[in-house]
Amino acid sequence: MAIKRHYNGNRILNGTQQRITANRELLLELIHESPGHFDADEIYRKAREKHNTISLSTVYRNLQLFKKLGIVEERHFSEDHHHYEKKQTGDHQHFQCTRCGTIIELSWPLLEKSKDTVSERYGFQITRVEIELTGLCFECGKMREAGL
Amino acid sequence: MAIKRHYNGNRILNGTQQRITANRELLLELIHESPGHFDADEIYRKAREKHNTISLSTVYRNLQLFKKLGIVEERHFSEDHHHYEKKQTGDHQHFQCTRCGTIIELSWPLLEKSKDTVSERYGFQITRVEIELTGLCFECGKMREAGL
DNA sequence: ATAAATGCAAACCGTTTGCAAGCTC
DNA sequence: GAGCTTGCAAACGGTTTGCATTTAT
Repeated sequence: MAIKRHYNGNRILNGTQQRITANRELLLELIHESPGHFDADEIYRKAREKHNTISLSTVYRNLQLFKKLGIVEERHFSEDHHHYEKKQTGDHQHFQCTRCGTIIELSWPLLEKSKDTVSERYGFQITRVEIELTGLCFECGKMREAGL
Repeated sequence: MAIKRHYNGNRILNGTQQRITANRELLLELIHESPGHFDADEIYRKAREKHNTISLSTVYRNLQLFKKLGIVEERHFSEDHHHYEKKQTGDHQHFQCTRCGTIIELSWPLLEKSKDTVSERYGFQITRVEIELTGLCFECGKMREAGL
């Protein structure tokens, strides 16, 4: 019942034996549609809506595969389950509001300059910088001031 | 068999009904002895060495309590279980080596200036900044160069 | 005496895994 | 046919919880 497809000529990773299946195509599509972070269950639920036979273990197995292939990254926030996001090109900075929970991506000023200083000072080779800000967003700040 | 003590006058939190017990005193002591991050099991094992009747659930329950009281904070690294650390006064920055796993605390240059810029630009009230660097530490960088 | 704290074992829940069946090439 | 992929159900492992007992006030 799954759509029959012609999969050759389109391997996920050159030189490996991984195949592009309908499940994988769907998962990749859902991941690319996801604006920010997502978790396994979210992807699973969305996948079920479109392709009602996929199983949760397939989602997990493929997320692991995608992680290994560098397509997604695992991130660890305050909750008790894994979160993923599309692999960022390099550094990554966001702000999370403690009141409404919104996550806003941003760019950290003076990042390159600070990185250089740290590399030099400590002798590190820095491959990735994660900056996570916490506080009140503009709207919630206003609400707070208004006593709401 | 646990040491009998006079616990009054030393409440964890004034005005609550929480009691200071031998278990709690021991746990707090172990936490304050811990240099950096720790997890529940680590604390449990250390506690067992000194006070051989404490149970893992007591450790968990107290870590939750300490979290609520603001004594420790939960942090989420790449592993699958919770990590804790003593509550930091404010911001927190560290570097983790992808090769040897060492975590090195550091201070991020131009932090205040960058924070001010972000606050202004986005209208955020920033209460906490977490910066997590990943890469190779000095020693591992050397090893890498040497082809080891 | 009363309410909080504890140990134990069982429950929980997100994630992983073994296995047999189904696909892709 | 060989080997990768999948669904299912069972296993796993860290964390939480119910309950009867102990302890602090």
